[in-house]
Amino acid sequence: MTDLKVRVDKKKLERTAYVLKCVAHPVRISIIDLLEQEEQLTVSQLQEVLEIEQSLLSHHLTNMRDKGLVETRRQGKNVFYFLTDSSISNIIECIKGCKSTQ
Amino acid sequence: MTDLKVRVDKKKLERTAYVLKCVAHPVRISIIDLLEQEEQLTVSQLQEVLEIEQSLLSHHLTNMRDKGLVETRRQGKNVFYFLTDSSISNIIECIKGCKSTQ
DNA sequence: GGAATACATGATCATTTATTCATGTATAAA
DNA sequence: TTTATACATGAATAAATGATCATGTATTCC
Repeated sequence: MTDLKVRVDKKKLERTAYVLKCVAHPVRISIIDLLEQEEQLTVSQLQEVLEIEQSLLSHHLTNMRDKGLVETRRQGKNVFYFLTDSSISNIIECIKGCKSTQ
Repeated sequence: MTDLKVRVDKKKLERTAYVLKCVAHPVRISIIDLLEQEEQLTVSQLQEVLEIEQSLLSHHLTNMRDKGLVETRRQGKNVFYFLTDSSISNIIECIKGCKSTQ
């Protein structure tokens, strides 16, 4: 017990929580799931599947972008969103397999 | 594009977000990390390592318990906390390994 | 250049979450 | 049976997050 300690330093801990918090929303999890299937999608395409208001979706996407979860590429009128790191989707697999979510 | 859809049903999506939200906090991530090292720990033991107020820690633990992340076992004056499913720590590994958190 | 399409942003309000403080309860020990 | 220890709970407040609405900007097409 004596030398028990948290094995993650404070900065990393905070960053991890910060990113996790962003993942922790039904809409944003859905976006990750969709971008895992499609590589890149426009806002309109996402909107069509998710059936939420354009501005709300845009806020979610901006949020995810700020946290580094997704990146964008403009092509004409469209903006494509794609996952920065596809390994993010492991989280979802991970959670889905967890007792707590069954 | 036509038959693109979210591969997780709404209920599961919400449950997943709910649990993830609980994980997404520096203190609670720390608790998970500690319980991965020690199997079971009392509130006092956790408090000693985490150096936070007893009542705050208790609130966090109750929160985690409500979401099914931890369970408890009383032994005399002490209450031991332990992870319901140790695979929860995969999530943290997962996030820690992600570009977004580096 | 002006309209239309695709997306972003900012303000506002409601809700949720985090922290603190004071107090309550269970067990054990004197 | 009082006292101490270990932990939980509730109320209050502060801060973060989520949703909506109105408006702004970039690009294309006419």
